[in-house]
Amino acid sequence: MVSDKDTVYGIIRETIRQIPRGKVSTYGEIAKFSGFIGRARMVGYALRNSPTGMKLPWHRVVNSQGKISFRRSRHHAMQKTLLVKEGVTFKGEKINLAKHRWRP
DNA sequence: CTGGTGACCATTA
DNA sequence: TTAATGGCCACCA
Repeated sequence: MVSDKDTVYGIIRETIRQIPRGKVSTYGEIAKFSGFIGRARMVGYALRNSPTGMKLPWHRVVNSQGKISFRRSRHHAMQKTLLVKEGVTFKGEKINLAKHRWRP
């Protein structure tokens, strides 16, 4: 069955799916582009609930500071690796958002 | 219902 | 630069 919330998460995932290779976006921006201003946390929640089979470019979503939102974990290391492999440049722990920020 | 938690954010100190 | 704070809201005990 399909509820309104499923739709909300679906829209968020659709937006994330549009992020091209080598580009990144932030939780707040994704929420905004999806029509949910101020609901950045919902983006994180939607991703957390998305199984790997969803094949979303989850690694292209970082926080507003250009940093990875995971604390020490495999995900943190993997995300950075995947991004670097796509050509995203890091300045220490931060991504150069001015250069890689994506907009729809 | 209440309170705690969280892949967040902007502001303030 | 890091921390604390208040705001946001779905989910869970």
